Parts: sequence; C-alpha cells; structure tokens
Amino acid sequence: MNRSNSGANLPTLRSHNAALVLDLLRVAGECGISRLELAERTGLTPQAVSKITARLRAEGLATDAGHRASTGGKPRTVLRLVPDAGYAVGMHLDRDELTVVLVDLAGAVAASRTAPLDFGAPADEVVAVAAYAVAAVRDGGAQSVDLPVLGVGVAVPGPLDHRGGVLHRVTGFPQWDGYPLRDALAARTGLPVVVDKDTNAAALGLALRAAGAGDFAYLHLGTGLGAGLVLGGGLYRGARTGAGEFGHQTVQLDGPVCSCGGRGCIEALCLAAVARGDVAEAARVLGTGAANLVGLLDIDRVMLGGRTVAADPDAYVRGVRAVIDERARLGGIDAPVPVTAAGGGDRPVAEGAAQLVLAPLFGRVAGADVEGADGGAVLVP
Amino acid sequence: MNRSNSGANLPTLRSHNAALVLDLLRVAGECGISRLELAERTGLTPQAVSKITARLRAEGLATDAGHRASTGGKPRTVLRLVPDAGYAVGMHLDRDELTVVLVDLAGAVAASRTAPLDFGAPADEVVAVAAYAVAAVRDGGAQSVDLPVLGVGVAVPGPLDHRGGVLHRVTGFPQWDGYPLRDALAARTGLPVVVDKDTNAAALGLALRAAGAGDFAYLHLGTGLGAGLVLGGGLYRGARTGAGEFGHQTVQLDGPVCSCGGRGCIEALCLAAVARGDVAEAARVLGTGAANLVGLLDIDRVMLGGRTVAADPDAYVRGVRAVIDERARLGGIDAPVPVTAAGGGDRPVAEGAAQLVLAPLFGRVAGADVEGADGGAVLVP
DNA sequence: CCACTTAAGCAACGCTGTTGCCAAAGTGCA
DNA sequence: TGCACTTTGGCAACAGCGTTGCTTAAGTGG
Repeated sequence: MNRSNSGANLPTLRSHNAALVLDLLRVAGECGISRLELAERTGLTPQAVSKITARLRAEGLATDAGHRASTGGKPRTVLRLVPDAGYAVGMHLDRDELTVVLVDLAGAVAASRTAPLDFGAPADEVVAVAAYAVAAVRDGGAQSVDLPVLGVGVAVPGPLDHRGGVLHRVTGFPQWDGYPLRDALAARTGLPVVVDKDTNAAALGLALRAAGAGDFAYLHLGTGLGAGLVLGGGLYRGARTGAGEFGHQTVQLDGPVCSCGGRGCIEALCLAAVARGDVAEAARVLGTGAANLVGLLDIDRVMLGGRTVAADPDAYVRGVRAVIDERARLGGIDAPVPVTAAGGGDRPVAEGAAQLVLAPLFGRVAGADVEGADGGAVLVP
Repeated sequence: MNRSNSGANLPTLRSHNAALVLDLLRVAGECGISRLELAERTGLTPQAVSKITARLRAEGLATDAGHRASTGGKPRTVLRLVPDAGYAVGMHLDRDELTVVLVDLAGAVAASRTAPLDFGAPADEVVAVAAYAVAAVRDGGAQSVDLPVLGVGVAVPGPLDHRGGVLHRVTGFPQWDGYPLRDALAARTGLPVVVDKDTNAAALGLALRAAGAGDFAYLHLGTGLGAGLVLGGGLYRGARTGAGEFGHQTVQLDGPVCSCGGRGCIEALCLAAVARGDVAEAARVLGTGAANLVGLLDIDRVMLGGRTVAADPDAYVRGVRAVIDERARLGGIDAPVPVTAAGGGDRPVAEGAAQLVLAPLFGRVAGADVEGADGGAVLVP
C-alpha cells in the first residue's frame, strides 16, 4: 500500500498475477490445484490462467500433478508447485543460540543446524560464524549439487531498521548498535540478505502456514516479550520497523518500575509472575494485553509462542483465553477470538526468517525489498 | 491488500494509474502539478502520464492551470483537478445532532447543515430526517443546477458492519441493532451510501487533508473515547470493522469498574477525571493509552479531537505529549512522535464521512465498496 | 537571428489479458 | 460399439495498456 512511486505498468501486472497464482499453488500444496480453480480464486479468465501457468511451467516453478475425477467432461489437470525450484536460508540469531534452516519453496525444511552462540562477541565474529553456518546448511542439503538459494533471511532480537538491515539499541549488546548486519552478511555469503525482528519473522512464518487465518497477533514470551502483527494479510512493521513493541505497553498506571524505566509494563509484570512461579497470573497479565490488542485491531486470532510459553502452553492458552472470552462476553460478542499455541518452541522463528526471502515471490509482505549482494536477484523476472 | 479475487487485468491497471494521478492532482490543490512531476512521483513515463491526463481532461476531471516558469526550455504546463466535476455528501449522525455537508472533489465544503437529532427515535424516522437533510444540502449547493453527487458517506457512533452498512450493539440505542442503515438510506436518496464509524471517518478525512503525514492515530474524546487508525497509508478497519476500540483498553489491572463491565478502562479513568475537573489527569491517562499505541504500531503522529478535547486542546496536547516524550526518552528514541489537536470540534467527522465516498476515486482506502442504490456508479469507468 | 534546451504529442511497438473458436478427453445412453 | 453431450484447455485474432523513437512547440541566451 505504498503511496509513492507506485505506478503500475505491464511488467508490474504480469509479476503481480504470477505471484498470485504461485501463492495459490503454494497454499494448495501436495494435492495441487486446477486451472479453473485458479481462475475462480483470482478472478482472472481461464485463458489468462493458462498463459500464466504455461510461463510458470516453462520456468520450472510449476508442473502437472495428475488429474481430478471427471464431472461429466474432460477431467481437470492438476498443477502443483515444484518445491525444489528454489530455496531460502532462514537464520535465528538469538542471544545464546544460532539456528539455521534451509527451506524449499513450499516451506519444507531440507536441512537445519543449531549451535551455541555468544551474541555478545564482536559483531564481525558473529557474522563470520553465521556465514559459516549458511555455507554448511547449503552443503548439507544435497550432496555436491548446487541448490538455487535465493537469499538469507535473518531474525534478530530487538529493534532494527528493516529496510537498511541495520540494528539499533539492542539492549545489553551495544556493539551491535548501528552495525550494518545485512550488508556484512551479504558480502560474506554472496547472497541477498533480509533482516527483521524475531517476532516479525515468526508471525510471517505462521501467516504463510495457516492460510486463510486472517489477521492475527503472535505474542512471543521468552527472555523478553514482543509481538508480531499480521494485518490485512501482510506483516505490519510500522513506519520505522518498530511495530510490535508489546512488552512495554502499560497495563498498570503507576505500577512497578520496569527495566525500560517505565511503570506497569506487561513484560515486567508478566516476567515477575513467571519468576515467582505464578503462571496463572502471568497468563492473566498477558491476556489483558492480548485483549487490548484484539479490541484495538479487531484481529481474528491470537497465537502464543516462545520458550516460556513452550514450558507450559496449556496454562498460558487457558489464561489468555479466559481474559479474552470475558471481555468478549461483556462486549456482547458471540464468537470470541480463538487463542492457540504456536508450538515448536523457537523453531518457527528460523523458518519464518526464511519466509522473509520467499514471501515476496508469492506477493506477500508489502514493502519488503530483498537487496544486498546483487540488486534484486528475484526468480520471476 | 485483499488476498482473494485480486487478479489484475488491463482495466484494473488503467483505473489504478488514473486514481494515482487523480490523487496527486488533488493533493497539489490550487497550485496544480505538471506532467513531468506526475511522472516522477508515480514512476510512470512522461508519455504514459500524458495519455492518462488526456483521458482525465476529456472526462472533465482535470484541466490546464497556466504554466510554470521556464528553466531554459519550454515551460511546463500545470494541470489541476476540476473540483466541481463531482460532489459527495458527508453525514455525521451523532447522539443528539445531525451534521450534513456537501463537499467537492477537492474536499471543499460547498454547503452544510446542522440540526438537532434524537438518535433514540425509531430508526425509520431518523432515516427520513437524514434523507431530507441530504436533499436540502443538495439543493442549497447551487441554485437549480443538478450537481453530480456521487454518494453519501455516513458516520455513526459505535460498532457496525462497514461492508453491509448494518449497525450492531449501539450502546443505549437497541432499536438500531441490526438495522440496515445503508440500504434504507440508499433507497430513500437514490444514491450509493457508505457507512462507517465516526472515528474512522474523521481519521480518513484527516489522512487526506494532511498529505504525507504517514501513519497516525486519531483519538476522539467526546461522550465516549474511540480511535481511528491510518496504517500503511490507508484506513485500518480490522476484520469485522471493529478496529479502534480504544476506550476499553485496560491500563489499570483491577482498576475501577467501567460501564462496559471491565476494569481499568481508559475511557472510564479518563472521563472520571474529566468529570471531577482534573484535565491533567485525564490527559495523562489518555497519553498512556496513546503511548501504548505509538509503541505497538510505530505510527508517525497522534491527533486528538472530539468535544471534550476541543474544550481545552492545549491541556490535552501538552499532557499526552508529556507521556509520549517521556516514554520515547526512556526508549532512547531521538525524535518523539508529534501530538497535535485536530481542531474544528465535530466538523472533521462530517467532512471525513464525505471522503468515504470520494477516497476510492483516488485509490485510497482498501476494500471500501461503494454500493447501494445502483451497483458501482463510480466516476472513472 | 540562431543555437540550444525543455516539454509534449504522434506513430509504431511489445506485451498484457480477453474473446471466439476448435481439438481433446472424458461420461452416459442407445 | 457408437454417438451425443459435457467439460477442459490450447490456438489465433484482438483491444488496450505503457514504452520507445522521433517530431513539433515554445521558451532562453549569446
């Protein structure tokens, strides 16, 4: 929805429709989808879909996958995505651990690698370790075959400038302040690199997996508390990539002082409850923040994740759901917003990071420029 | 960013670019804009802009407006919007008052009308009064000339279904629950009708007026407290048009009971402070909610409006700004988000309502279907 | 007065999705 | 087995979009 410089011409049109079809193929998965279904879903004419899919097949991105049962005439030919036409590396740079995955176009993990990491080490050293991990996961995927890797998506904790790939004010790690992570890693790996917050990456991954889930908020409770927002079908980053500062929302005026200097922050109240073992109270505080968010943004779903939640997912889901249901009941709303656990601990973050690279191919994520090593090496021209 | 049924063809492309150019003409206002500037802003080639503007001129939507000073060669021809090529009616149905305005394409008010209203009267009676006001403002605009009125935008308090134009659960006015306001008024007036929340209408109007302001939140403090969100350049309504439920955000766990049944809602705390004359405390509570919002959504600006704010705008702006600045300082942010008063009391709501009809012409507002009397009588074919 | 610069239109072009038509590949009944 | 019917999907011609190459219009400056 970028208002500036958004004039559309025929190449724009072409890639838009191609991305749309590719996304439907991706969502259909193994079972595939027929040309006529694609036409119905996109609003394009069947003939246009035929032309678009012919191009995709010529480029090796789509292929035939059998036939549907006949309904009285010629049976429909089913098309599906060719998953190994492209790969992306997803990386989760956490405070004490490095997780790297290699995923294909369909989002399936082809290889993964986890190693301890000292995020407090000099930035160049961390980048070197990261670049080595990328190389390792590329080799490990298939033996001596050069896989077409489109780029590297990196998820990091704390605030950053997503467009420039530069970190800012990472609490406790001053050596990262202003470090051009994207360009450094792009130079080391020779691949385009996209950097984003860990919560955003996780939310993006979940948004692509659960198709049709609509708008939702992903709340990540680990060493800190943050949120990833999927609004209007796309990841919402805000004006300065700072959206999702959920942890320091005030839910108690003049409450206890938080590490951020504020008072009554959700994060402080929630983690204090966790520290004294009161999971129910932690969930209630989290639920209050979640209910605020649900009301403000009118979202369809709340998903909980992160290490702390993973330790006792049922308790958190139950506690958060109780607050949201109560608020909905008071507001006279019949169907309260569902609350679920994301599952998989920290793994969704690395997989979501890979989707930072892949999502633009499918027309997802507004304004995510994949740049770095070479300007705009995208698959669909 | 609607994901379903969004295949693009040539007419889509054409109207998209036409809307883009029309929007730039609108923003340029009286002074106009040259073809080459349009080309730079849109990213289109000058020749494409020439073709598009030729079409707009043929349709009577644009016209020449003199020349710029020469820079050594042929001087640029300046183009501008023809404001009276189209009009829209904006209506603010408040609890005790009805405000109707007639605005032209440029957003200028050509006629206005205010009358007391009993929102508690039977719905059909209110609609009859509203339809009469629409007819009156259409006649009053120009003497015996049939102005091209594109539709009616209606702003109402409380929750509703924007797509269907049906109200829901309006607190204190049960006769409106489920009433098909859009269709009823469309039948009475013979014009397409769009219905939205008052806060959304006001936010839209402000978004169009202050071009380039980026994302912002409009906080409306009147008989209640609500918010209108402009995210990613467009009005954000949420999945069920319920976004902006700002008043019942909890900012004090286990705080005083609110009329909604919850505890520690901003609205309850804020209005209680207003009732006892403590404007500073009201502003502080409002500021806390605003700061939460700024952090969560990373917006560029906060605007305050509504009758209560209009009574003492400086005090509210100062109080809200203080909280936001303090939070930014703690977060290490250099440039805190600006806070301003919207001004004009309730007038921005009616003008914004008119923009519910006009905005789609300029490519603004995602997913605002103007339907009603006749399906899709828009100006640009 | 003439060289130069800048703006804007004309004509031809490549490419998009669309339309009309036809071959391919099934089902179902006689 | 054969024929009528239904449905799918490709081929060819088409209208319309922005783009490119070139020409004309309308200024400035020496």
